[in-house]
Amino acid sequence: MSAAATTRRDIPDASVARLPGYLRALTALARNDIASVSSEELATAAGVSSTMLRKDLSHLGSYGVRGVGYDVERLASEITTALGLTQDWPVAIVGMGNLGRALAAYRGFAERGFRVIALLDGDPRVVGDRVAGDVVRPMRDLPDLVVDHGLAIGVIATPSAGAQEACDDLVEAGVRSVLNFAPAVLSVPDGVVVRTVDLSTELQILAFHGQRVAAPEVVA
Amino acid sequence: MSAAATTRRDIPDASVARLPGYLRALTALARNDIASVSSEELATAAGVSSTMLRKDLSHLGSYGVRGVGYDVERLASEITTALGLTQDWPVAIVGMGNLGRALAAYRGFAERGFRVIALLDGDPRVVGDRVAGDVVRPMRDLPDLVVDHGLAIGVIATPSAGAQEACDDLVEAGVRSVLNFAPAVLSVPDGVVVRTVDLSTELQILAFHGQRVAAPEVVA
DNA sequence: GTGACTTTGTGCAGGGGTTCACAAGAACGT
DNA sequence: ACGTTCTTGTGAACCCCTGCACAAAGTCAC
Repeated sequence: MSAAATTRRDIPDASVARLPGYLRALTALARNDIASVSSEELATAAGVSSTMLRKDLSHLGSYGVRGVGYDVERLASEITTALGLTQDWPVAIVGMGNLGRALAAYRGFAERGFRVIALLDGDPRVVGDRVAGDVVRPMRDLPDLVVDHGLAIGVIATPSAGAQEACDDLVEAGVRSVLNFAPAVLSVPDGVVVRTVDLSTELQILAFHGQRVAAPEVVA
Repeated sequence: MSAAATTRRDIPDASVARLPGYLRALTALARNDIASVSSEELATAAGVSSTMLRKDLSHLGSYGVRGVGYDVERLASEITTALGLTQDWPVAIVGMGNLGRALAAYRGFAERGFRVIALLDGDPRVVGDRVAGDVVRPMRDLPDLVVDHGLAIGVIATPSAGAQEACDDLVEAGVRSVLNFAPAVLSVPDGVVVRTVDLSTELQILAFHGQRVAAPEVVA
């Protein structure tokens, strides 16, 4: 049982990044009791081209029926499996500033199998506070969370100055997936995956495109 | 003065997306009174390869000195200009739920020239509330904000059900750059740029990579 | 002034991802 | 049973991006 029960491994990164979008669109269809969907319709709902959708799905296997389309439930199930969402993923949020508190109060996690099992902060003055009904815990609780509760994903919502330290604590405790909201470059050992989401970066990219339209210019 | 005073237009998207990172690293260097930096050092600080950094910068022009490196202040200034950050960018946040309130309280915007000039919500029961010292305004105020205050960027922090409507209101008022935090695909006319940041999507991508290491497998 | 050294800027090759075009396969009407 | 129609799955072309290798250009020591 080494390579049999596993999902396919050769899915391109760009494709993986789009699968959640497809899953979301499929879930919406299922809520409206729609049983079957064509690649064209699903692609429109997910905001991509139908060719790209089909190529992405082909990496998972052939789950469509030619001339008909895709079974909504079936395809949702396949994508769920491919993404590894059949199991629950325990999540811890580090850093109880404005953003951390907002994330702690956000209800959207549980919908998709992500369970926030702990809120932490490195500042002793914050530890013990109640946030969204939970008590804020100290960083030294991390190893136990990994061992006892299978903590797998850490969300960093600290100021950028403390992000690397928080990341190091997570990694040392055994967490191998990190979602970083601090505007900082985190260095981690091989095998640890970090995704950084930075508000300022996004706004600056928008500013670049904004000035392009603000100063229109013809080619010749 | 049509094509002269404008910055270069042929910067690849992938390159533009990295410029904010370079700018952040340069700002940190300037804070430490470092006047000059090599591509190798700056690349490390920004988490990219030195070759890629130099290629990215070459799209802006030749602002380095061979054998020496880059002048920190000068390069920061050039990137600032290229991104269009010499001017202030008025921002409005739509949707005063948990995330919207956290964004409103976030202090990181002003640091980089983004000024939050209004908080809005479509729900009359929320309009008039005080959030982070500002009064929440109704959506119908949008056109005036664009005309009177040059509102250019809209941040959508509504539930996904209301995201498209909020987006339509923004676009109709004249906003052409949108940062969307709702898990939804927004359709907009040509000339409007939307960037979507979705927590669930990010977590699901991490889950995919997490299961890869959870079920290790050798090639042969 | 000259040679050794350092670092930038870039032509070129390689790879990954997207799009195109079309073959393969399934349902349906007659 | 057969042709028409529809839709998926995929080989191939194309394009953008990244990494390599190296020439160009500057500094420094003497």
